[in-house]
Amino acid sequence: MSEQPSRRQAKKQKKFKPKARTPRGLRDMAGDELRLQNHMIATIAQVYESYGFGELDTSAFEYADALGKFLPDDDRPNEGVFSLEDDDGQWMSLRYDLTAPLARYVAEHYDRLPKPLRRFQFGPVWRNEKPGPGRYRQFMQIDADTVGAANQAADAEICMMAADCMEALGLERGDYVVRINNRKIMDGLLIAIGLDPEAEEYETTRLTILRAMDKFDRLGLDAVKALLGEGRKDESGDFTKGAHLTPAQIDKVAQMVSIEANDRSHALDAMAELVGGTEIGQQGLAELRDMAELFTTLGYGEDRLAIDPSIVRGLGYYTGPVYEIELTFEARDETGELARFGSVGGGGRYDDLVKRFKGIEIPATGISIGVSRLAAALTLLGKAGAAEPADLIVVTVMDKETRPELMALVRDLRQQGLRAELYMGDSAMKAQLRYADARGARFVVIEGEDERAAGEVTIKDLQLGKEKSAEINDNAEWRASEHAQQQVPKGDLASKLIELTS
RNA sequence: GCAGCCUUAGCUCAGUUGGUUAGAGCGCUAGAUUGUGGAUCUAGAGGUCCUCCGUUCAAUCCGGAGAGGCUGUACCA
Repeated sequence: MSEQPSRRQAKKQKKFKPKARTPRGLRDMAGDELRLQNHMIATIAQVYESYGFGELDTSAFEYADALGKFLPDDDRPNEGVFSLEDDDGQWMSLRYDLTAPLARYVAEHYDRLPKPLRRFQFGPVWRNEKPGPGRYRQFMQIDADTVGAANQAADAEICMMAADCMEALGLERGDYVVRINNRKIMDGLLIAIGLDPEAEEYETTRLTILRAMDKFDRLGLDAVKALLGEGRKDESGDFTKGAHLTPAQIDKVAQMVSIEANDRSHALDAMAELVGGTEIGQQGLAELRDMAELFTTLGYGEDRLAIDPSIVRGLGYYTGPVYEIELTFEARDETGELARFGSVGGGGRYDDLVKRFKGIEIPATGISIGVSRLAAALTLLGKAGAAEPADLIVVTVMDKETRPELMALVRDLRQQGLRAELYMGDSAMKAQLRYADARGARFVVIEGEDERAAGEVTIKDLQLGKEKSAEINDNAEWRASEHAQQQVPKGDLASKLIELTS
């Protein structure tokens, strides 16, 4: 280093203040938003519990090999996951969903668990990918799974429970729909159009086709056709390569995604024609028919549970029925933009997941609901009715020597069932009022010299005062006004507050 | 991941043809108006001008690289 540090160096040495900010794609949650999230979790958990599911909590970290990766064509292995190396050299990763930890848990404790196992779990999951508006790298999921049941009653039950959850949260019938498909039908379709499952490039082609079908909802039929053929160029000029199917093959796949989903039996018939006589396709159809029959028997209509051949639901590990919960209403957000919410959760049957650990096939089916997006939707719908906490009472401190007595006063208020706190700062009266206002307090209790001499306290109603102040422009008038307050004998404070609160 | 645009105070933004001490509004903190949230007045705090490297006597400004943000797209277990 030179004798005379440059200005840049001098500047650099001056301060080393860290910048206070949340990491990219992560966020803090407080107040109404947090209360809503807790309320939603409690509501959904109650539905899950009423179906007999029992709660499980697992660690945020899992060994990386236990989480595994499920996309065979993934050209970026191990991306999307937060990982770190433990001091024993083993790699651990933050869970990216709650299903992989469940598979590990089942495999680890298989012998002592009741089968079928019905467990629900909620908690944050982490994904190391590009965040976007309303899309974070940590978010809350709440899952329910049945492990060890191979029949379609287990799948059907989960779909019906998903519908029940939406209504428990206050959504009206028609504001949501659970769309259901079956992986086996799609595999049957691919065989029916002449693809060879033994061919080397089959997996890649299959994924490309499934991805294309998945986009039907968002991009429409023409885009799907382009993606099935040569590929598609989007508005930014970016090119997505296609599946290179023949026009005849494209036509069949297009027919499949275009099937109207309004009527379950018609949808099933139309699907049956397209999968032809393929064994796997027939199997998938039979499974869907079983489910549809249960829906009808139990009175779950087409408006709540629909068969939809364009549902693909991820690509990794699903082996049978797949389903997605979709919000069907539109609403305007703060900026007046039309917001569509689309999928808020989904799931399906994954019969191979535990096999990775145990070597034996253990059938499983389950659902995952994303709490954050649902919360945003409920807020815009005005259905975010999480219970408000009780009215807050802030007791101000006029003379610091009286603090012990005032603490006893707020303790007495609390013992009477009121929500009360003593101002814990050291600032003057005005700041204490501002504090109460910022906290959203309903009442302020003041005991100054005058009151103490009279054995009284002043109760100030901040809500009332705010309404009054709207009509006052002049400062003198403001000062002369009563400030929406009253004086009561100190002994009557609790009962008076209870009276005012109710 | 790819493409385009962007980055100066907590927020919204000025500004410097490269030159001593970088500004406004709002917000925040405190004081005044008898001991009361609004209004008014006064004062104050708050800045690595995104980061690093280079060019220069001198860089917030010019050049290069990188990071972060926004939008679209891809991926989404």
